[in-house]
Amino acid sequence: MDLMISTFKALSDRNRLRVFGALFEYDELCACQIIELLQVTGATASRHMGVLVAAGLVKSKKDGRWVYYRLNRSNENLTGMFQWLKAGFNASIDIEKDSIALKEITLVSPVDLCRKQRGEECCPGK
Amino acid sequence: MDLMISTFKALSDRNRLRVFGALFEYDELCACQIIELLQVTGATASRHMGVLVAAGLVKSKKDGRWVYYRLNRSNENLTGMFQWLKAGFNASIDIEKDSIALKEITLVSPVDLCRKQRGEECCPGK
DNA sequence: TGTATAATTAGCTAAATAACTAAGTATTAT
DNA sequence: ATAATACTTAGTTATTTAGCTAATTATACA
Repeated sequence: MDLMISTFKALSDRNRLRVFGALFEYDELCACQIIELLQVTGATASRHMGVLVAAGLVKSKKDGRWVYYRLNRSNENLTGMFQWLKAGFNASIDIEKDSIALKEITLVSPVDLCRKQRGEECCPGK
Repeated sequence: MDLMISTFKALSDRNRLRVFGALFEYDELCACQIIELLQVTGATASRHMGVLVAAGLVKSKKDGRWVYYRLNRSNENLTGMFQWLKAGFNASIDIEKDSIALKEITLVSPVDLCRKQRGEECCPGK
């Protein structure tokens, strides 16, 4: 039952649900893209992702300094939950708004996104 | 999305999950039976049931001084969630323990159960 | 080798929540 | 009518949690 509780706890936060919706759409996102989507500090985003990973809902992959996240589709017990979530997201206006924001976010590379996040010009010359 | 969040929040508490498991098995339970199962005060049980009802997961029916609860199976959006929960409960040792306790609890009538709860002998003469 | 940087961890604060006791409400029984 | 009773609501306290800033870790680059 602890597993069920941690699953529900992980999913009962708005920002974490938004990340989940984004990962349904984009398959893989890096930490800086999640920061940009949620408009929170890196620390906050990191902690949220930690909760999702600890609950086994999301997988993380480290690549140098970068960390990429994707849904953990290998856990069979979760497929039913994933379906239920996806159906819910399809009827969600919040997710729709995020979807529009994500189009912008994924337009530039993570490198340029991080540059922007630390206050530098994104793409000098443009 | 608020609806999803309230659903997850309602289900991310151990005691509420236990009630849910019990309602899968017993279809209908009165407040005093839930109090007995959870071993909490009436006030605490009442608030937990309030959360489940507010989230649309459970229906309550008042009959005189008594209140009966059952799962809200009329909401189609929840059937997937209910299935997922049921599968989870089937593999849960906690629910198994509750199941044994519930056998005892439902053996006596709610009237006798309440008598016991206020410290009187349950069935004088027995 | 030292500096910059992406992400995480530690420590703090404010808000949410689960538990309790006590008071209140609605219904039944005497 | 009065008392008892099944449940709910109000008010309090302790715990959890989401957010922040600051410090730390691990990696890349000059």
